[in-house]
Amino acid sequence: MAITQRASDRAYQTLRDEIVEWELRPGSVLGEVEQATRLGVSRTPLREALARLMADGLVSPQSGRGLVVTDLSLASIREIFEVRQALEEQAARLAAQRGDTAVFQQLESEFAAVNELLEHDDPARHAYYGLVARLDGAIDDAVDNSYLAAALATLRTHLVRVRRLAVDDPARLSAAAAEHLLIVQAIAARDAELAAHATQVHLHHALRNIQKMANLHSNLHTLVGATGPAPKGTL
Amino acid sequence: MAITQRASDRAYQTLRDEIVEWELRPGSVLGEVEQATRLGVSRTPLREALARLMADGLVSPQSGRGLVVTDLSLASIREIFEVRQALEEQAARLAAQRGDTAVFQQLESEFAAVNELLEHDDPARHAYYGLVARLDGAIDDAVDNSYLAAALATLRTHLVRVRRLAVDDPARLSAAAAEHLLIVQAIAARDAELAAHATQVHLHHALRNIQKMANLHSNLHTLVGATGPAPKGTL
DNA sequence: CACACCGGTTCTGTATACAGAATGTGGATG
DNA sequence: CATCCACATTCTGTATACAGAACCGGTGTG
Repeated sequence: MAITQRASDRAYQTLRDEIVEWELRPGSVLGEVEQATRLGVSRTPLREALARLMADGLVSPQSGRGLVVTDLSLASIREIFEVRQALEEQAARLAAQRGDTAVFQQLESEFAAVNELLEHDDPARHAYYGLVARLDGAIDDAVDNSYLAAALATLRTHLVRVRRLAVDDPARLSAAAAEHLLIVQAIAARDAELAAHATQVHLHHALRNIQKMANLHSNLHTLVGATGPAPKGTL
Repeated sequence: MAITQRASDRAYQTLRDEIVEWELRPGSVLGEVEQATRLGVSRTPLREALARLMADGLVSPQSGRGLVVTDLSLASIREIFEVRQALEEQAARLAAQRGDTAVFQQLESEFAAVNELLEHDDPARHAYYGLVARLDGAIDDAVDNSYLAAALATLRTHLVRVRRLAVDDPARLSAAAAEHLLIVQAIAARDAELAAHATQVHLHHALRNIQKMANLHSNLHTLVGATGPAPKGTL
């Protein structure tokens, strides 16, 4: 809760949110002067923001001049999930070994009662995703590994982008909650291997659901390329 | 092979090398004007370089004003290896599934003959580490996952820093080469699970060797805190 | 003698000005 | 009519100037 946020931070967060929320679509060219005037900052802090976005992998340098918003194809989603499998399995395993049992028992009861959350007609599912975010935070705290936490943080940014692309249906959310419940139970019971395996199961289903929805839309091209400014990228 | 490198790139690479090579020691305060004048660039590109170093986790903001070179304690080395176990196991597994067999058979023969490399009295072991780097590159190419490659790249930066801290003894290098040989053989044979397990074995021994050497030096504090400008960090 | 306040100094954060390079367009020529 | 060259526009990369804030020293007072 910074009292006065720096202009570069504001520019970074704004651009990051706009990219993650698909307001800036893949292939959009981010000119420095253009974005600087739009966001009301000078070019210097804006360049710093763009550098951070590049480090996150949300924008990438176009041939020669200009940065463009990174593409997010089904293939890159698969790539993200391959990293996610590795990191979240390790995180779950370590959390089971090191976590505070009480914290995860509390989360366990909340995930057991998650159907009440899902019944409330909250189109964005804020309550549910908030609970998942608290689970992620609890795992990060339990693992106590800044390198792992940093890698997971950048990964989660991309995952929010994926989530905004393919909204989960209620049936999937209910199933996902059950999978999360098993993960939390395993961590609370300090069963590292079960936690690792349950995480793999969850990620398997999550990716399969995304691929299924992509097939429903024939392909992601039509889904994400429907409207908006001309995407000059490969997507 | 950029024809003309940008000043920010030169500043970044120089600072990164100096940190990795322990010329800039943990706790060193990096003032903007000081480093800018020293490297012969203006503050603007230097700030960009510092931002990238921060994203890499090589420097971190000190309380309020100033950036300091990140600490590298035995605990943080263990953290790095926890991430490395997750990412390199996954990389080895995927490389075994997707790799070009011929490429890894070639590397296999080179690792089988690695003792000749180690006999040459090259104190820095450039030939050996070059071979390992080529193995890493071959795995990256085979995996064909930009997110995983990016995560491994930042991790390897920290690992070079660790390597410069604790020079491997010949016995360890010979053993490590044998472990690498098994990994390459497994990938060439498309045995994903063996490649994953062999990677775990290698990382286990590598970390144990570092911990053993750290104990020999009583603790890392005395090892890295022996000379140089006053480290104001916790190390 | 200790603590607090105040001034000076230095640093970060931001804006702007300038130079070099690349791109795109228009016209001229084959 | 197509192609190539030249010019102009625009953008990135860099330097520098300026403002606000934080730290350090000294000094005064309790």
